[in-house]
Amino acid sequence: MPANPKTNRGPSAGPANRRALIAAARAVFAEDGFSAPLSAVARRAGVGQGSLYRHFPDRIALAVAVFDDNITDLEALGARPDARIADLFDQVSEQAIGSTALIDMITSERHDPRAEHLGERIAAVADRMLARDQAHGRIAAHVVTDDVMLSVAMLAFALSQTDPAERPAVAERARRIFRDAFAPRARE
Amino acid sequence: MPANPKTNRGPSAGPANRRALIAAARAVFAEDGFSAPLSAVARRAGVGQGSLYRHFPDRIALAVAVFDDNITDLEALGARPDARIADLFDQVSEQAIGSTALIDMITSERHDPRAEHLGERIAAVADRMLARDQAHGRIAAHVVTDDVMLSVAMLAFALSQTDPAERPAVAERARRIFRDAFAPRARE
Amino acid sequence: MPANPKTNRGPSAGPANRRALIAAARAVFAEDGFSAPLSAVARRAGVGQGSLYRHFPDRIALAVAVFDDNITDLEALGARPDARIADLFDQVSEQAIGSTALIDMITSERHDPRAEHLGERIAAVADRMLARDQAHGRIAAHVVTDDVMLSVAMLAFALSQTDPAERPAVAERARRIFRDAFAPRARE
Amino acid sequence: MPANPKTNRGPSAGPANRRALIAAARAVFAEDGFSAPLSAVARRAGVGQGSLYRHFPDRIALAVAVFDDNITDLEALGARPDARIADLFDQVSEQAIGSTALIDMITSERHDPRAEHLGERIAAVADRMLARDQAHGRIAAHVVTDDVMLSVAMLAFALSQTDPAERPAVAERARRIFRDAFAPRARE
DNA sequence: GATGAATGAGGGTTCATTCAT
DNA sequence: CATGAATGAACCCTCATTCAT
Repeated sequence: MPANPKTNRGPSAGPANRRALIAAARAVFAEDGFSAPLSAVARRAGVGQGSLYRHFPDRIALAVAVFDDNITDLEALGARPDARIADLFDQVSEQAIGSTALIDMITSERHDPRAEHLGERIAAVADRMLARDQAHGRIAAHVVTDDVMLSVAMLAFALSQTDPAERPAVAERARRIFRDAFAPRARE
Repeated sequence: MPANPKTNRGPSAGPANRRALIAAARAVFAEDGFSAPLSAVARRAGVGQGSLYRHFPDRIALAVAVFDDNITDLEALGARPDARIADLFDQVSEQAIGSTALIDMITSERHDPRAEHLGERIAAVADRMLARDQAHGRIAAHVVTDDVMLSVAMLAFALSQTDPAERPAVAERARRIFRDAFAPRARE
Repeated sequence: MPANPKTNRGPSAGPANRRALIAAARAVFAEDGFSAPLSAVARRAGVGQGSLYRHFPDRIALAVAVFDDNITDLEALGARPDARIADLFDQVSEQAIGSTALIDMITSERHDPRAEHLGERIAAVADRMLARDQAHGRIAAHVVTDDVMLSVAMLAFALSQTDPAERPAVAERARRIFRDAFAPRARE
Repeated sequence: MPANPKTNRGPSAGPANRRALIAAARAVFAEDGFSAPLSAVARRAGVGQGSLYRHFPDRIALAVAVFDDNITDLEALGARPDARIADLFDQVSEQAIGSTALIDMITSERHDPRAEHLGERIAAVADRMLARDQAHGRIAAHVVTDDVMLSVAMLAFALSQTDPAERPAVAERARRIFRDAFAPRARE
């Protein structure tokens, strides 16, 4: 028999709790990865387990809420007429950890339609940037969106496995590799 | 109440148990990843949990024993005069899952000296191959061992995150990316 | 922060909510049994949890409201001059699942006066039918109301434990058993 | 990181714990029904949750262990040359509560082969008794094993829903009903 | 030394019940 | 009066790790 509430701040706390949960999840996912315990999220948000499940029935729902902002940022980037694939890599590098959990989610839950959808939104951005880059001759013609997506995933992974202090160097190295890989060849 | 030892083969089983544990761990890590339950390893080896902990005080000790063979194979490969970086990528791709656990271990336990040491041995192989490839002009001069190591890790990661059916395609894609990235430039 | 009531239809919705709750509870109890979560009832009724508790302070109060209709139907049946015990069994069999929850409630909450009262109403119906049947020599003289009530409860139980596909067969079997048990004996 | 053992009585406690678990389960199932929390069983046995799961990977495995004795008793009864169906009902009545949980398990888990097997063992006993009774003209020829099994299940249910004080009366009533239902008719 | 059992914390999830608005 | 969110206890199950024999 449950029911021994200490502080019921009432429904007005709803939206605030939701925001707190998203913020907590963002932090927890960043620190401990996408598979961090959800109880840690609730605890950090200062919210009961039940409330977490009310707002987000499962891990993916929570992740979608967390990452939606990231993707929206990315889409905004893609909408800028001067955006390049290089900017995509920049963005991923900058968001380093957040992106890592995002990518982890997209790949580990790849059979969930919601995760799939996020992946598609990223792919759409990449696609657009890629077309523009190729139109300007900045990227080799044979490169396809899947190449870019795979590279982004690998970049995110590499950063996730790197100590924060070394991340800039690793990001730089990886981005150079991909830049070289995608650069138009002299003979092309 | 008298003791009732059923199948205690006694101390003589020591080395045999050790081998059985390593073989079991290899299989378990391959099937369920580096963080598979150790109890599964003991069960599969037909050995008590206690014996597992006696032989291998922690997960890393066990992993080191498992992966030592893999690395030895790799070193053998590196010792062959005709070995190329491309072979390294081939080997990683072929071992797909096994290497995945290896890479997972090396990166997730990167602060453990034992894991570090395994990484260094791989790096030594890569270093040797790279030097040879560069001497033959098969790899651009600016490429360094860290580039190769990062690429190998990323390749292994990509494969680990891919459904088995799609692995060949992803391996092909990733290797092409790295091949292009490391290819000597016309202007070089 | 101003209040932001979205769809609070206000006090006027009182009776409508009550009816919605009863209908929802009937459906939920039928689908998931008497111990289905009350939250499911509120959700299905499109009503807040709080309102549910206001109208029905506990599970039994809700169940009583739900089953009152069933019993009323039964009483109507009992009032018909041609009604027989066999019809009672028919009715129970037909309501299969619904009755199952009813019986479940009456027996599991047998110490609650409200549940008791429902039981008594059913017993009154059975009593009346039995008297008529015995007057016509259709039921053995030694049979008493408690025999009928026990049989009804056992019938409902049997149906509740049976896969839907097999219910007709089980109902048939059980009713035959009770018919034989209650039939007047040659020697009587 | 678990591991803060207070008292490790060692492997020798294994069989004792197993027995304690079975005894505890028997008591808990008897008091709170087949769906009582397993944690209560572990607690009552004075054993960690983990040990419970080690001995009995799931609720059914535990129940099988608990009820095996009951069924063995029943089979012993069936093997006696003078055993009758009436004795089966007696036995069920006497074991009242234990039988209740048994029947509950067999019906609620009817798709699990282990539960099915227990059911079949009971049916075999019933079958044998029934044949004998019919050979002696003590039971009507048209009665089949399924009739008996259904009756036993209904009897067990009725007892489970009855307060201990009233059980003898209810048992008597139910047994009389079934006796009448199965009695050979004068016209047969 | 090997064995295999024990332990208990931890994470996921569900739900009855309360309460500010 | 209605709303709908909050709470937290309880259950299930899994594992890392220890220890008597």
